[in-house]
Amino acid sequence: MGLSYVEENYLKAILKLSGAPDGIVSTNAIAAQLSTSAASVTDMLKKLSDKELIAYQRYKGAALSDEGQRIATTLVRKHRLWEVFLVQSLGMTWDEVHDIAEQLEHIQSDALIECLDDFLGHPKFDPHGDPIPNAEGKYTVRAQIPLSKLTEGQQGIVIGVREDETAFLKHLNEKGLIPGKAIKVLTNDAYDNSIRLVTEDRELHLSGKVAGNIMIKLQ
Amino acid sequence: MGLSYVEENYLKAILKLSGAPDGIVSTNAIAAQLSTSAASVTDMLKKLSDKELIAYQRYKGAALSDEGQRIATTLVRKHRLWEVFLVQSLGMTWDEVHDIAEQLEHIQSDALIECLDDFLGHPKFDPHGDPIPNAEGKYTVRAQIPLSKLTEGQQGIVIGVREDETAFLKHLNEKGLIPGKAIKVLTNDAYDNSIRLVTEDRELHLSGKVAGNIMIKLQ
DNA sequence: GATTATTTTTAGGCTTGTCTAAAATAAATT
DNA sequence: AATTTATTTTAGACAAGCCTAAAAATAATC
Repeated sequence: MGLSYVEENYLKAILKLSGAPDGIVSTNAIAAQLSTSAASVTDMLKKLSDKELIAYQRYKGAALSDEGQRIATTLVRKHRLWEVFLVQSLGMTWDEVHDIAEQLEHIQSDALIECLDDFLGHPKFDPHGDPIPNAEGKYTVRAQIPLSKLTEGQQGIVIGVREDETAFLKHLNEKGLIPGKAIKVLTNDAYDNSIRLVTEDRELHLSGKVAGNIMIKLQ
Repeated sequence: MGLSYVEENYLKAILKLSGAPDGIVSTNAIAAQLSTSAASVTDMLKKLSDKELIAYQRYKGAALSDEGQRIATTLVRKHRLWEVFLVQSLGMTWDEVHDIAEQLEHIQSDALIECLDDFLGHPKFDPHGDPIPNAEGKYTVRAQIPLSKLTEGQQGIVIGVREDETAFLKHLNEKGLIPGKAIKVLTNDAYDNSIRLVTEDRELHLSGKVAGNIMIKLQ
């Protein structure tokens, strides 16, 4: 009945990559996302297609079916709820929770996840600022803009990051740029989008690349 | 480096079965415990022996090495801490948490388990009354006696069960025999050890088999 | 002590998920 | 349009963990 750990990870990867309007994802994109070979991906796409979790045509890529989308969204919900728990209840830092949540999201128990959601008070966003789907798969989108788009004098609050890689989060932690932090832009270099900004306790200089990955809610 | 889910389950099974003074466990006993075939067990015993997690001789059974014992005890620690969390924090019932903890115990993160232990306030016993090993593998033994050994007029507190099977726990739940419950024995049948007892809110009759699986702290 | 019964191991095979190398298809370039 | 390049699939193989059936070792019984 249930899916394997590996099958679940494929569905989650396809959901993450399905940005195009038709939601079609290429074999190579999935292989890169999961650090595996294109041949392995082809094998799994056939299997997921047999189970009607994706629509798949040889050489044409794959897209999630309604059921595949539902399962993948549930995984995202579980992942983000666990992240809230790890940070909010256990006091872990946002840069160390991703890999643990990656394991916890595969725990099989509907009752568990609903009890956890109750315990946490039905949070709408995870510690990285990403929205948490509810039990029906719906979620709130929050008005946010990359830091690199802000201009001189604009103020806002850090609400999350675009890519939650551990190394990157650690880097931000060291600079004190954690969710909830208020910032004000001093300069935005027109050439490379590097940013100078101030927070309550320091002044920072960020490369355009880093600034592009930090999401801000304007104030 | 780390062990697989399956390897971990074998170590835990061997620890659970290693009651004899030499700690030697037979192939068939492990097969029964894990509901698998003796042939599969033999394969795995060779593998665990190569990794020096058990001492194993053909036809002679297996015993945990120091390292094997350490790993298995850590699994027990994780399992029982998660059970405390599920019951105490999430409000689940003691009969529904075993299967979930069986999954959670395999989550790989030393930091996580220490944070969880802190969060829970370093509990010494799980919801079934079993002791929780500390980070060094030591645990408190609690003076306890099976209900079937109590005689007329003796009083005590339910502190746990010997076998934590879901069906059995559900049965006890229905009778209100949960940990912390005070009981007083009315009669203990000399022939079959069936017990009549009273709690604050009712009178119960238990078979010798059921009574032998309920552990009591005398008062 | 010889024979039967039980336990354990070996042999061979299956499934899942992975890989590399080669073949097939699609896309891009001239 | 023909050819080159990139992508994707097929073919064949491997490791982990499981199985059944048969053989080997140990234990129990006569």
